[in-house]
Amino acid sequence: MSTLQEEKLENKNIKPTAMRLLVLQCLMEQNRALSLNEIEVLFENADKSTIFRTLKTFQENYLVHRINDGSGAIKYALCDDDCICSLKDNHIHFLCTKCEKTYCLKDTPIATPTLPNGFKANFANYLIEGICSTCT
Amino acid sequence: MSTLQEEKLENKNIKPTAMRLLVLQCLMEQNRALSLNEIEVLFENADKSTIFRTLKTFQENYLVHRINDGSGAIKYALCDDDCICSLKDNHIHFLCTKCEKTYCLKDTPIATPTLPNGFKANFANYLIEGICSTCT
DNA sequence: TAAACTTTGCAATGGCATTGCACTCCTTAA
DNA sequence: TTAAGGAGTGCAATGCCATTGCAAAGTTTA
Ligand SMILES: [Mn+2]
Ligand SMILES: [Mn+2]
Ligand SMILES: [Zn+2]
Ligand SMILES: [Zn+2]
Repeated sequence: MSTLQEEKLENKNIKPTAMRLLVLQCLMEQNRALSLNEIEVLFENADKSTIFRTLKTFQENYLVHRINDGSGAIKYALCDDDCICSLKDNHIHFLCTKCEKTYCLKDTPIATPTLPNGFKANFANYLIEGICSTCT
Repeated sequence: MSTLQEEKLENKNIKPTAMRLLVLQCLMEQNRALSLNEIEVLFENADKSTIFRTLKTFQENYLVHRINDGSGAIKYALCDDDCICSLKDNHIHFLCTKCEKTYCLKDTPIATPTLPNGFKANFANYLIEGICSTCT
């Protein structure tokens, strides 16, 4: 009998430690991208570098993706089960300038534009800033 | 008789000091977005905080726009003459992961997607990473 | 010419990501 | 069962970059 978190970790070949289960649970509960700081505050007792390395492990195993939303701190959000963080897994991210929360808009696919001659795309980061639905 | 740089500064209501003329010239010669560090190295003798404040003044007067390309350092690029840095002045930026140079793709407009209900866009930052035409 | 304002240079400060190192915990093989 | 090796964690430091306080230098204005 294993929890949902344990299953998710095993599916991505990550050994389930106490810390990892907690961080994963935290990311699952909040339905948005979280910064290292936000996660640290939610635990209070845990060490920041441990959380950092936890998130690094998650990222290396395609459990989370990093989002640079220009807020100064990198945000982390859960990947879909079948995500391999390739160009086609990319999606738009939305930063609310009022509540500072960042959301994955997974249902809003990125239109990949035609680039000038000789330019080749490997990764896209499409960030939109504005006001989110709860802050309207 | 005034130089091109002086004209540009006056058009944006920026008093043309020696430093400002130099930084502007530098941005005009390099046809791409530059970081504070890159500009500082090009001058060698000038002080970093002075360049920082110069760029801040430029930005406040819509002479340059800031670009967060995820490289860790903010890049600065010249605006078009009629730019007021609004949503429709936004354009795609391209970071070459080989030469680390960032380019404005002003001819590649950003398609603004339809956002979920209640979300309102005020600013967009569409960054594409890949290989540029000279590094191919 | 002197006061007022602007620009510049230098030296902090502060935030965040990242890492070295030692300690603890867990797994494994004799 | 136990000792050795490896993985995970906590703490303290480091490094990079943006930003600011303050005083000196330069410029404008009355
Ligand atoms: Mn996302
Ligand atoms: Mn640009
Ligand atoms: Zn909001
Ligand atoms: Zn290149």
